[in-house]
Amino acid sequence: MKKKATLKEIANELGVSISTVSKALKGSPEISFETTEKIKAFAKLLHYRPNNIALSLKNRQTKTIGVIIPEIVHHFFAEVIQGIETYANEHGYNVLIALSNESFDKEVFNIDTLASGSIDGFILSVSKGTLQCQDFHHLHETINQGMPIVLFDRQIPDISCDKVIVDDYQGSRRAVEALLESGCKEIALITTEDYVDVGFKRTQGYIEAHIKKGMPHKPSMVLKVDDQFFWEDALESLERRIEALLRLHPCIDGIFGVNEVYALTAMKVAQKMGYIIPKDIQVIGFTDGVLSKHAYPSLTSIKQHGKNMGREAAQMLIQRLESDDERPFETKVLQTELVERESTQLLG
Amino acid sequence: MKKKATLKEIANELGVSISTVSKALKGSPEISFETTEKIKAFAKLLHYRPNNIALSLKNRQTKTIGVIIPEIVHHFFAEVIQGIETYANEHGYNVLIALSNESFDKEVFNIDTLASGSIDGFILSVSKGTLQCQDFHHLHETINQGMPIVLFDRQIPDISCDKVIVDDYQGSRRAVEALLESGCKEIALITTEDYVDVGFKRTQGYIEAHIKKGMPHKPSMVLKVDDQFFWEDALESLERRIEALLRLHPCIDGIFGVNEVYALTAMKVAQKMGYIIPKDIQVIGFTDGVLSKHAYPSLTSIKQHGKNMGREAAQMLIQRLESDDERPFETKVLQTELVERESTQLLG
DNA sequence: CTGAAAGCGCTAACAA
DNA sequence: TTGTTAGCGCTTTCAG
Repeated sequence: MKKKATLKEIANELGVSISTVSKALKGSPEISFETTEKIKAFAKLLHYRPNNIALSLKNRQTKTIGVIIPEIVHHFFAEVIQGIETYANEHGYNVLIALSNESFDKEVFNIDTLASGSIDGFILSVSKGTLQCQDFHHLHETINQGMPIVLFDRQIPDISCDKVIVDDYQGSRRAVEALLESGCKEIALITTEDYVDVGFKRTQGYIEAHIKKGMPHKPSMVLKVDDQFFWEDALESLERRIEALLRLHPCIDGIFGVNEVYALTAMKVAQKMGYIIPKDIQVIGFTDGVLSKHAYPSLTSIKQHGKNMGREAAQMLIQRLESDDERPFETKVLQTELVERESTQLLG
Repeated sequence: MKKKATLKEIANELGVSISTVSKALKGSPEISFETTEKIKAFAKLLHYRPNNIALSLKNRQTKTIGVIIPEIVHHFFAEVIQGIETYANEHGYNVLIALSNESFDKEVFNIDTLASGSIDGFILSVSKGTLQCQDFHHLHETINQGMPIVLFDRQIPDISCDKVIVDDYQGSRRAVEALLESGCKEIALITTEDYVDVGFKRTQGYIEAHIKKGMPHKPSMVLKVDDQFFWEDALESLERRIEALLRLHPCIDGIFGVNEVYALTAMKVAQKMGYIIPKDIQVIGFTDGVLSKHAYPSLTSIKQHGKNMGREAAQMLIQRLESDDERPFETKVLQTELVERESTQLLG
């Protein structure tokens, strides 16, 4: 590897001082036209590129914000990132992304690395690992150290920072109510274990919807899936469990999956078993992403507006970054939207 | 925003020198047990965190590698990133991701920002914007500046760096041959405009397969789609064009889509028109991702082994980073694999 | 065992 | 118009 050119080198070669070079390179009127030209030409020759790192050392800010997400394959996270990027770029900030892969250790590692100089603040969604071990010291440290954090999507208790979340509870209630209103009598729920906050809230919404409509809900129609559905054979096991559920309750005429994959898999299994969607069984998912759109039949779902979430998060962070007064921390709750597609006949 | 604690502050408060603090904090035997303990305790109190930025200024390396991808919603890119991460982490490197959103300007901006101090080298897949304007100055500059780049997936000519690509040509030929062998007579191709390198190569493979099997291929059965299929209504227009194609050629009994979305959309349209997959029409896609797996029927496809690609890329980059001798640049060509699912009956 | 000083690349206040 | 100098946070000789 060649080494990078520096101001010093240019200065030495040209027999001028470092500051002259610095000024010339940024077109300061202090420097004569001739010198400026000469320096610029030489710098180009050497492929000089200023070292921002040195700059941020001086400025004590980097104008970049760090985003840590649990998993990159989720369309939802991708959307959030787009939202963050758009807002951040508009406001002169760059965005750097790192992955925790749902692992606590990796989350800690990434935060440590980025927190120490590379960025001005974080936007993050905690990993499942962190949720499980309930260890939030890294977040507290970061905040104490004076680096603001905005949490999105997955929430954790007792942490003093801004948050932006989606109204999982009402979104889920809305979905189930729609199903009930369109005539479903027996709605299965496919959800996560309760330690995943959003799964828990969506489960609550399912239950509440039943209560509100005066319908009984059978716990045996709730399937709680443990985690990591996308890792290899986990998908098969999910399929088997759904199939078992459908066999156990042939009366099922509606399915609500708390995420795309759950809903989609359920739909697929049902189709394989001979059910016609949406005639025999109507299906709704949560998190509106590519899968829903491209499914056949396409999947009705509760859209989370990931981009908005990203925008909001970025806005909250940048605001905090650029003001000195310590405003109290806020929690923004975003509403969801029911996007109707082919897997339901809600108005039927 | 609170300001961050520094060695200097700790030193001042404790009435010792900066270097003592530095040494104590990293457990140097030079410092007495007592002092070390005292300093460590105080540092913790202040939530001290070393500033890596200052460190990399000294070391002139950051131990992190930058990845720039055109688009985050693609499962393939996500897989590549996982591959990169795994290998990089195993070798003591951190990974930072930035998005170009298929835009030339954003690609240039990101490269400039990261190249100037934040990272040691790049792994990147060029944006469509860059491919279109054919302006590669930013890459050349980066390389000249002494920062190694590994290009993956999308290729560009005349650039001196390591590359890792997938054998698009033979993968595509393989897919079409399989279709022909299983009895298809009229295979439609849904591909991109030719300026996208991989689209072009896959189109070539399609043609070659026909030639090799002594089958005629009709240019009218090739649908070249322009770009950005995932941006909102572009999907609808894609659907319309596929429908038109199928109506124009009722004889079509096989479809090869050069990416997941093309293949999937084709399958969906065909199903809507009453065709039974795979009985009436067999479908194969390229790039094996989540969509293929979750589709109904699930989609047979040419798997690209994104993780391997990531691993290879990371390996090439790190090797170059850690050796001084200038080895000639390599291009690794990865083979694809045909993953058979429900949308074909290749052995029928 | 502890400290002073130099230096990483850069900027900016100040001097010449 | 140009140069000198100090300093951003840190490590690392080298002295004390």
